[in-house]
Parts: sequence; C-alpha cells; structure tokens
Amino acid sequence: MSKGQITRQQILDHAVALASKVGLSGLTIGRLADDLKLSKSGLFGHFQSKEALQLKTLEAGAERFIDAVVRPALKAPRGEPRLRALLDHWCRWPEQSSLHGGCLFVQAAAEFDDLAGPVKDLLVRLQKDWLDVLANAARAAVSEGHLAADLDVEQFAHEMYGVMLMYHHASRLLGDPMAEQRSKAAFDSLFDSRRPGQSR
Amino acid sequence: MSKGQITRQQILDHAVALASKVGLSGLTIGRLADDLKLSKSGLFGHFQSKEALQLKTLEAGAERFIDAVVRPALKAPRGEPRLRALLDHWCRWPEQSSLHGGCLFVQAAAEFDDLAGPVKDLLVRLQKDWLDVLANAARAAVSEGHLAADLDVEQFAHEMYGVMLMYHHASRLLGDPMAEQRSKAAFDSLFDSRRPGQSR
DNA sequence: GAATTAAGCGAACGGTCGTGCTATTTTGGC
DNA sequence: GCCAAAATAGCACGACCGTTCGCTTAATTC
Repeated sequence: MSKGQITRQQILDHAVALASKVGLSGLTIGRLADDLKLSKSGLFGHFQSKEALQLKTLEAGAERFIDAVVRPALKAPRGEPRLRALLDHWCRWPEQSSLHGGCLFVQAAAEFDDLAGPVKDLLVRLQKDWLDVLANAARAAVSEGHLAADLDVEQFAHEMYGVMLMYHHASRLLGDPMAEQRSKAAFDSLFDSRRPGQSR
Repeated sequence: MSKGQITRQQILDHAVALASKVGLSGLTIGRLADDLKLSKSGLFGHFQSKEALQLKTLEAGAERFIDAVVRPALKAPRGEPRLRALLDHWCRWPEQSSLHGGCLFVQAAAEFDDLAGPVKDLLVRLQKDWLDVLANAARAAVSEGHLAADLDVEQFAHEMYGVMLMYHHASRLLGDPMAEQRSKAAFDSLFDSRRPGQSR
C-alpha cells in the first residue's frame, strides 16, 4: 500500500470517529487536518471536495460496521442466536469502534433525511442493506423453526431496528442506565410474540 | 403584545421550521434574517447569543408539539384510543406544523446527544416529559382495562417511542411508502401482546 | 405632542469554512 | 542515485459565521 493510501486511510479512520460526534456536515477539513497534523490543502488533496470526503467517510463507516456487527454475528448459529447477536453487537458497535459520538448512520440519517444528493443516496442504500441483513437473519430464524412460518420478515426487521434506534436514543441522549435492559426486554417480547404456534 | 414580541414570535416560528431541516447547529442567524427580511444584527438583538436562540427555538418547538400532538390526543377517550391518537398525531406532527425537515426533536437528539450544555439539558428534559406523557397514557389504559394490570408502563412508553422513531427513519430517510402501515402494525402487535390476560 | 424607550439597521470585527493555485518535499521504480 | 510522479505545504480567495458597536427610526408612555 502506497504512502498516500496509508494516510488516506488514517484520515478516514479519524473522519469516521469525528463524524460520529459532529456529523458529516460538522465534519470539517480544517479540524481534521489539525487533528492529524496535516495541512488543510494536503488533506484536501486526497479527496477533491468535501462531498467526496463525506462519501468516503460513509463508506469507511460501513466497512467498520460490517466488521463490528455483521461479521461477528455471523459466527453465532443461524436463527434466534444470530438475531440476538446482531442486536448485541449493534448496541456495542459505536464504542467498540471508538465512535464516541454514537452510531454514525443514526447521526447521518438525521442530517440528510431531507437533503437530496449523493450522500443521502449512499446513506439510503447502506440503510436498506442493513435492513436486508436483519430481514435475512429473520428469514433464517423462520427456517430454523425459531420464528413463525408466516412471519413478515421485513416487518420484523423494521421493528427490530426500531428497538435499536430507541436504544440509541435512550442510552446516548437520555443517558438512561436501563436502556440496554429495556431494549433487551423489547426484543424478547418482539421475538416471543412471533414464535411458531403463537396465537396472533 | 408589543411589536418586539411579535417579530420575536415570527422569528421563532421560522426558526423551528428551519431547524427541523438543518438542525439547531445548522440554524444560522444570517439565513434566518434573510428569510425574514431582517438585518442580522436586528435579529440578533432579540436573543443575546446563538445558544439562547437555540434554547428558545426548542421551547417554541415544544409548544407546537403540545398543540399538535398532546392536546389533540387528549380529546380521544382514555386508554387504547388515546394511545393510538398519540401515535397518529406524532406521525403527522411534522407536516401538520409545517416542519418540512421532520421532527425537530429527533433531529436535535442526533446533534446534541454528546454535546453537553444547556441545549442538551433542555432537550433531555423535553424528551423525558414526552416519555412521561406516553407512560401516563399507558397507565390510563391499564386502569381502563385495555392493558394488562402488571404492565411496566415505562417499558411500554419506551417501546412505543421506538416504533415512532422507526417510523421517522423509514418515512423520512428511506422514503418507505409502507412506513405508516409498518408502524401501525408494530403498534398493534405491541399492544396486543400486552392485553389483559395475555400469556406472557 | 414631547420624552423615553424599544426595535432595527449597517458596517465592521476576527474566525473558520471549502476550494483553488504554486511550490516544495517525499516517495518509488529504474 | 536519478527522475518522474505523488504527496504535502503554503498562501490566498471569497463567502459566511457569531458578535459588537454606534446610529437611526419606530413605538410606547406620560
């Protein structure tokens, strides 16, 4: 890997962490350069615009997300254990990836939800991919017999992500010490009400 | 009401709408002044700092929230109907209050979740109040016999807000046309699994 | 209607923003 | 060890940021 690619990677590492705190808009080339002891123009040269930096930062964040959440969860057995692992790893992924500002995507979602453009497009694609991951895991749980055969897996993924979003909100903004417990309970009852043979 | 208070109110009206799009940090005195055909300094004089403007904007948003969500829902009968009304009005409150950028508080939550200071403090207070409203409505549903007597009402409020957050995410960021339907279904099953006499 | 206060304007301040240039240094292949 | 190429620095730019000041105009009070 060439020198340029190395520093580029270092930049993105820090950019992901910084953006999790201040958002992709709050992400600033000057601030980034100061932190990394580069000149503004030197750093700028790696990307050709701020928008490109934002896009690369999102992509880098997605890679870290896969490493911290998706891949580890794949080690858990298909079905219920894997779904639980996805929830667990999701709750821990910001701190585990040293994102002291919480989940990068939750942050970005609020910023870009009504700001059309390439950044939003990428973000939407990533979030849909994530919902697909959840839906596929739910589908596997169905075929394992852990969830009801007639389950709407997209609906399940939707509700499961809702539990995660609320965890993020409660733990980060409200500082609720019961946040994790609450979300686990929410997931439990979500799961329990969809078990096979459940009266619905 | 004096002249000053009138324009001050107009400023806050627009500030709430603008902040819902660009956030409380993206909210800019210059932009605000341009839109309202005021001078920057003239507008600035109404508040003495940007932080004060942010605080007043949050407060103004809270008033509009109460008018658009809480008060209308109180017209519905206690118990299940009122809970459903809270969900319905919450989903519609951004557009109903012409917040084209979605819920001001969801936006602000992402911005300030790790930015200590008076703005975050106020936001946290408002969000806790909102969860209390939900919990109290759930408590009423218990005493009406619509929900199980041993229900953990705070837990219920937590899960219900999660459904709302996911609605916001799905409808605004992802543009999912099924968002409302999904959230209604999520609420239904949340509610159904807590009915009195439900096996848990 | 005069006196007093409030409201708003315009210009300016020091900063930081993203983004261009042009040099200079560093790197890597020969 | 040379030389082209890549990486980085330095500097400047226009724009906008929050904030301050002194001034004018408008509203309120007596």
